[in-house]
Amino acid sequence: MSMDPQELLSLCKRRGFLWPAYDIYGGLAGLYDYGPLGAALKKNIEEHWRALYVLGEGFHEISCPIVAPEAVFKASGHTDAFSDMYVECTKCGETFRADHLVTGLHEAPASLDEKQLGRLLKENKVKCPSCGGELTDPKRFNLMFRTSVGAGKGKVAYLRPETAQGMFVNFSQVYRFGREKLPVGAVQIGRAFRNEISPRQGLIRLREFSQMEAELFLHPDHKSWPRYKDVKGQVLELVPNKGKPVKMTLEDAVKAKTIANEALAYFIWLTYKFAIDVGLDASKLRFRQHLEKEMAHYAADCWDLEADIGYGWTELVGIADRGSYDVQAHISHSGADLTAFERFDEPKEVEQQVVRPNFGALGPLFKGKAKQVADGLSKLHVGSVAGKDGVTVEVDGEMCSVPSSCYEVVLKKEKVSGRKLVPHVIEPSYGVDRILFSVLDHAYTQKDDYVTLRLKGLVAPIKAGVFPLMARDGLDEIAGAICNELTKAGLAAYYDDSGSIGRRYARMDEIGTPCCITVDYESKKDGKVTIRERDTAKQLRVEIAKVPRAVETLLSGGGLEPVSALR
RNA sequence: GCGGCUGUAGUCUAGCGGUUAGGACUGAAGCUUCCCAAGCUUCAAGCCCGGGUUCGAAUCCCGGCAGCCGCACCA
Repeated sequence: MSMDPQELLSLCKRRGFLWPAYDIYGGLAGLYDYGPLGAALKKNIEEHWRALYVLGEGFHEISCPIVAPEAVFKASGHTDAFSDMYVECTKCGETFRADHLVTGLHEAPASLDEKQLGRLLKENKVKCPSCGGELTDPKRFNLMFRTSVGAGKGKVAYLRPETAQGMFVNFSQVYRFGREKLPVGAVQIGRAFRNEISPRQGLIRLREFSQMEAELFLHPDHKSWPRYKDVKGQVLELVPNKGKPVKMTLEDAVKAKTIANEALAYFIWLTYKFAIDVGLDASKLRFRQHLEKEMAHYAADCWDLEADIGYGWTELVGIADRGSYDVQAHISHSGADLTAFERFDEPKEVEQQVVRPNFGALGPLFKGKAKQVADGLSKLHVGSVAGKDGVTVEVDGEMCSVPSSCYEVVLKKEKVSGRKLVPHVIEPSYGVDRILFSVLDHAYTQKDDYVTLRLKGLVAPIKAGVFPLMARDGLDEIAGAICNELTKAGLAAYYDDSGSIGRRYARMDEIGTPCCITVDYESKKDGKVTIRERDTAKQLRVEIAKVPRAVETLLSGGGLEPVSALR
């Protein structure tokens, strides 16, 4: 536990990072507005993520709709949550699947709605299996927001509960765009929605939130990434689901099977780099492997980046090897061919024995059904035909006896130049709002009553404060001009001439502005201004013309030393 | 969703059936050659919403909403 989250939330509200949404109407739990500083911070975090994944790793960024038809979530398994109805014991509080309690009392419990289930439970006087207490009426958990598209009854649709599905369903497009090579990656930054039962803890559990997700599609036998070799010697602290926390290199972790494969290891590393870059405190971060029971049944491996913040250890990022589950699910449900083609080094001649129907004999015998019988014959294994006088083939539920004169077993030669394969997926999934809140939490420092947000230059919403020591005698004009120059250089600057100079510094410190520029009476004589570094309160005189470069230098880290070396 | 606690300016808070609802910080305007929330003057801003009890409610009761803490949930 690092600090009281309420204090941080107060600051956020006071200074324009965050506001409870729709506050004048009493608000709505689980929704927050980002104020100007919060929106800027969020943008900076997202921008850096984009720089790493899109520019750095060559992932393809796409942007899919938030509303999606029901079929998508039937395939993904998300609608399964709707069929789960729960009852709670009024005495001991334990919860049970309602359909499980009526097994044996009804032929198809899963088909019942909550009223029918409730009646069935009452009629049969079903009590709590563990303590015998009274049960509540069945309730369904509905974690997706449901809506309908179009007029009248419309078509059932949902707000996406994650951005990932948009990338899975677009695999073929992304694959083709990437010139039909594996691995290929897609990313998406966007909003997702979950109708949480009880959202709490500020930005940690929202009903509408932002995700940055990447889907890396890989060859199932080659789960690596080109840059793995550059980072494999890096050491990370890992909390595996078996044994004690360990400090080891990525290479050792993969060799020891602590991390399932090289690609997963690489993106764990990239996640760590991202976290440090945006200013999270390394001593308050850990990678925790999902427990066996926590992991989805199809997942080969899954690691969470957790941060220690005021609420305790909190999941910020999940990095999972999802195998072929998602893509395969969409293949099965949609019938689309979401496969990659693996070309063999040399085309192979494949010889195969197949059953070939003899239409000359089938036609007169089966007339209109001949085609269907032939199809059935083609599907038979050679082994089930060999040495028999005839076989039976099912046509429209009817068994037809087919004499051996109607088919023959032949050797078929085929040239095969490759094979289709369903890609495996490694999914790094980042919760933007949680990351943003953790960045603030880790940046928050307090000395007596003086609060400083030690935000890194990369993410700070405002890069520099610019003040005239006095708002007169032309100092204000010089300061205004400097402010303009900074803005022109793409650096968000904030002009302030109200109150004492100390108060103005304090204002900037509290919102994490990395440096301040002060114009004083000397400036008019020597053309220099004071640049002050937030975290040390140290100052340096620099020429006005060099201010934008000085600020840039300071933002890139390393303090005032490199600034004084500027020429 | 259940149970407990809570709700007063932007923030923190005083109030305990009758107050012009008080303060601190912040904010705004101004004075002050002002480099670390200095000082002074002036100003702005509040009882979560809706019912009820009462001559009278920020205060008591009920409902809603929101927040916190536990339980459950977190696909």
